[in-house]
Amino acid sequence: MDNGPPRGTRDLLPDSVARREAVMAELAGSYARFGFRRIETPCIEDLSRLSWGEGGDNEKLIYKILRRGLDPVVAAGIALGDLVDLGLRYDLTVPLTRFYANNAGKLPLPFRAMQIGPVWRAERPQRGRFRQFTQCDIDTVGEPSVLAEAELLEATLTALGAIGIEGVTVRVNDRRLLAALAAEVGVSESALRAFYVILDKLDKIGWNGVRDELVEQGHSGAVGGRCEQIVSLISGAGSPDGAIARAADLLPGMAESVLTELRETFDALSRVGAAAPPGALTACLDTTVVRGMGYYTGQIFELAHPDAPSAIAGGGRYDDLVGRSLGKKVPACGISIGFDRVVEMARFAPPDLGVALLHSAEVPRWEVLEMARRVRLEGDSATLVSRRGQLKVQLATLQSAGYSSFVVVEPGGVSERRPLRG
RNA sequence: GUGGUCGUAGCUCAGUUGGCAGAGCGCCAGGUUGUGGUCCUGGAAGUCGGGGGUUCAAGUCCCCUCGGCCACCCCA
Repeated sequence: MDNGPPRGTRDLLPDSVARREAVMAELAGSYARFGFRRIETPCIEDLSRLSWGEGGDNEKLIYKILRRGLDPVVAAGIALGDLVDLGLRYDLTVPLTRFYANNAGKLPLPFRAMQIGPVWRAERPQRGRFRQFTQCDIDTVGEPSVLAEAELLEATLTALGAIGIEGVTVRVNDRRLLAALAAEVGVSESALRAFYVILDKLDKIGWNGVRDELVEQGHSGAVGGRCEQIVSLISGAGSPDGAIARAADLLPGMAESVLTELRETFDALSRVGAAAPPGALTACLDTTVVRGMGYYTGQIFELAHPDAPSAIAGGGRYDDLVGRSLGKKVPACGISIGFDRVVEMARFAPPDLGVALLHSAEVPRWEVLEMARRVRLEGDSATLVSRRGQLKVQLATLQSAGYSSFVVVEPGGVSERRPLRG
């Protein structure tokens, strides 16, 4: 009998949970100091809300839930839509927009939300990639200016710093810049999505691969070449400001406001970097950052770290998403930390398990319980441990398990409470 | 969803052309020690991921299936 959890999910042992809780508390504490308030939404949502047509692939990844009360045997030819009506959320952003639309009247403007919770995607699992995983999300709803982006990035970098993660690279791009690039090289509106996906793969397949795939998609050979020319010139500028200046020259179709906002974001990042330890933060304009979710409308971000194989955080502006639920356009922006990807990288002090009360079987049980009670009344943790084997071996085991002190209770009496030391 | 690769004790892994299921560590017991990982002796423990097939005989060969890892796809 296989007692393992379902594929792509994990059991978490006490030490893992202790680490996760401690890291989570640090992140949440950091976010709270920026004014983000924690909310919770259900794990399930109406399927129609989760699969509103954005990205056919994403819909396939949703875990769908059968309607209640179906007959044990369903008729042949019945449509899937008649069998399922709910689904497990695949991110925290879509539920947030429903939450906001439902509660807008009780929320301040702008509303800064923090969410920490599990999401599900029915992907093929790999290391660092699960079917159930945890996101740490912060979002600002109702702030149209780039103040939201600057604040979200600073909060995320501060939170990562609080758990000891430094040397982060912030890759910034803008969906409007991407659209201007596509227009400039002659990619039609309908081919936009596929064009973005190919561009996103540049760091994996190189320019040769990008050109090949563009041709495969039916673009002329000139598209790839022109694309490479523009992207290389921008990324070769050496500084974000230089990159923005070149982007302005090369992509005349882009609105001035896009450039201004990018400058503001980089200015904010450089100020954050100046206040942080040297090397803790680098930022660049990377015109190949795309982000998978289709709902982004403005600046988009991906945070990379040399120790992480893939992005540790990502996000961006999604000004049209709340409007789908609320019926009235409300600007919004958010960033999500991939909790499962940063938790192992985080600085972590194991919790103190307190006092181990080593008792032999000869000691009356009530006496041991009484002792433990007294320890707990003093505010410490106490755990009853049966005395067995060699004392020195048992003490060493307890020490490495996380206990900080011990008491030996024997029929002859009770020892002093002594510290366990390495 | 597609392709590759692996799956033997709690853990890390050996296991030859198919021929009695193994080691180290850990765990348990006893001795030594007697308030800090000593040493010695002994012990428990595996339907060899699961199912089917070939064979006198399968951990080993074949098929299916489940799971891990890797590359796609996509993403945090």
